[in-house]
Order: sequence, then C-alpha cells, then structure tokens
Amino acid sequence: MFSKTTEYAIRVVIYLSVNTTPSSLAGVNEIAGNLNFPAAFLGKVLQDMVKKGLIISVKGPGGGFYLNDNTLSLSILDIVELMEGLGFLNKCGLGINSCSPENPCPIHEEYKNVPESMRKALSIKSICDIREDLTDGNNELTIDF
Amino acid sequence: MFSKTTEYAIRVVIYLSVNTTPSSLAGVNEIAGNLNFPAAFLGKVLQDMVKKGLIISVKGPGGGFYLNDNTLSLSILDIVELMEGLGFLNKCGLGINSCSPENPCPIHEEYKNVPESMRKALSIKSICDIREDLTDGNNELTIDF
DNA sequence: AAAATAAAAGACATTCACATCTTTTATTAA
DNA sequence: TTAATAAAAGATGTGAATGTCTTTTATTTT
Ligand code: FES
Ligand code: FES
Repeated sequence: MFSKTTEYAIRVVIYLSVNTTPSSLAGVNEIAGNLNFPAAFLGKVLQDMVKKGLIISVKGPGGGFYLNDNTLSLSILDIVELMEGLGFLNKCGLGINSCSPENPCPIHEEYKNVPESMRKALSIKSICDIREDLTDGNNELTIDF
Repeated sequence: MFSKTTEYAIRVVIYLSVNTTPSSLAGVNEIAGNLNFPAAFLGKVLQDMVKKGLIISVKGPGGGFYLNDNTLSLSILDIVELMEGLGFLNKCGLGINSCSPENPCPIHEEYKNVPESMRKALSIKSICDIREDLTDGNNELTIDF
C-alpha cells in the first residue's frame, strides 16, 4: 500500500517512541538491526524524517535519533501524509487515476467505504496511544517495534 | 492498489463485455485506442488473458478478441485473483508482510475491515451486472469502458 | 589537539514493473 | 498461392523505487 520509505518511517516512529528518550538515543544500525531494515537505505529515510521534523538527530559519539515530542500526538495517517501524501485515499478502485463522483467507474459506489475505513484505521490512534499499547503489555501485540 | 497488468485486464474485460460478441471482435489497437493504454504492452496483457481463459483471440484479418462466456459470471475480484492473486487482501496495514492475529501490528484490529470492505466492493457485482449498468444507461457512469 | 564516533551527503548500483520494437505464425481474402 | 492482416512470441529498452558504497561533517572523549 505504501512505499518502503513510508513503511520504514512508520515503524521507526513507533520504535523510537518505545525505545528512546532525548537522553537515550538509537543509532541507524541499532534501528536497522532490530527492525530488520537495510541500514544504508534506512539512513536516507532517517535524514528525510529529520528534515520533516518527525525525529531529532544527534551527531557524534553517543549520537543517534529520538522522537520529536510533537510526533507523539500524530496518527499513522499524519505520518503517511508527511512522507508521501494522501493521494492513496483518492485512488479509484479500478486504477483510474482520479476517483470522483463526476466520473464514477463501475464500482465507484461499492468502493466508497474502502478509503473511508482506511482513513479511520490509520487515524484512530495516536503514536502516543500505540506506545501505551506496546508498553502496557495488556494486549497481544507481539511484533518488535 | 493493483499492477498495471491487472488494471488493464479489468478494464479490457469490461470493455469487451460491452463492445464485442463472438462475431464482432476488437483488435489490440482498437482497445488500446479507446482505453488509452500503450498498445504494445496491452498486447502482452491480452496474451496473458487468453492463456488464463478470460478472453478468446482470433488471428488473421478480421481477427481480434472477445469475451469468454464464462467471464461474464466472474467478479472483479475473480479477475484480480487470476491475474495477480489475492495477496493484497492479506497485507498488513503497516507493511509487515503477513497480517495475522498471532502477530498483530499496532493497528491490526482497526485495519481489519479494510480488506473486508475491499473484498465486498470487488465481489458484489459480476461483469454481467456491470455490463448491464453500462448498457442500460440508467446510471451516471461516464467513463469509457 | 588528536582520535574516535556517528550522522549527513553524494555518487553509484540494482531491480522490477512497465513499455517498446522486431520477427514469427496463423488466418483470411483475392 | 499470393498478399494482407492481426495475434503470438522474443528481444530489448526505460525509469523510478530501492539499496549500497564512499566521503564529508559535526561532536565527543581522551
Ligand atoms: S471512480 Fe473508481 S472508485 Fe471512484
Ligand atoms: S498485522 Fe498489521 S494489519 Fe494485521
């Protein structure tokens, strides 16, 4: 659904929310190791995320990355929007570029609730909420973030 | 959401359902022209569709393609399944390869109804139904299929 | 200051979906 | 039976996303 860049960004945000503080950072190699991402490419994504204000970087020995405070209040959808935009919510179900009521494809009506449910699924929780889910441990989440 | 190949296949099926009969065919160039697809590439897709039994080809002068009878009873979802499989219904919303209850990601629960609504949107109508919608003209479909 | 560390930046490589071009084969019409 | 037509098949090209490698810059520790 999303580009690798966006996917990595989402999972990095969640990882950093759980595993770092402004005084306890995570380096590229640690993140790449734990999330099983290609380290060199992840470096690029992290730079991008710094530019976009999602995370903060510290150079030099002991350096690394941690989450920008503001990022905690964002939803996954907000992160997707920052990384690659929300065009995916306007895609026609049959691949015709612009889904619109004026030019409906044969399944336009039936398809309407797909982007709707996507938007909901991606925006109902904040990163903060997700961090709580993961740290509280009173759920069944098992994947390493 | 789908590959170009699958997208082209879907729209070709709809086009042929409306515009051809076993005695009135459509050639690659006609289809490509009307649907605004690259003709040479479409040729490859059409070959694939013939192999998969979706359409029937006739060589030589006056030749071209028409819809296999069986195809009329299929849904869009059936066509997607034939062309590229139904893996997209099992993709995790965060991009982790296998969405499963055993290994739920942080938005696993919220994401559940997304593939559900996709499946419904893509399977509720048969190609036959869609052809009726388009030929009856008692709807507002405006895109050329 | 010098050495070590780690991110930033730039250049380069790979891959795959997508697309094009050319040649071959089958069919029809004259 | 020759010429024309159109699909089938094979070879080749392209671009964007993804991934790697090397050099530079900033920071910290000694
Ligand atoms: S035009 Fe196809 S889903 Fe709206
Ligand atoms: S594991 Fe992510 S949606 Fe199911």
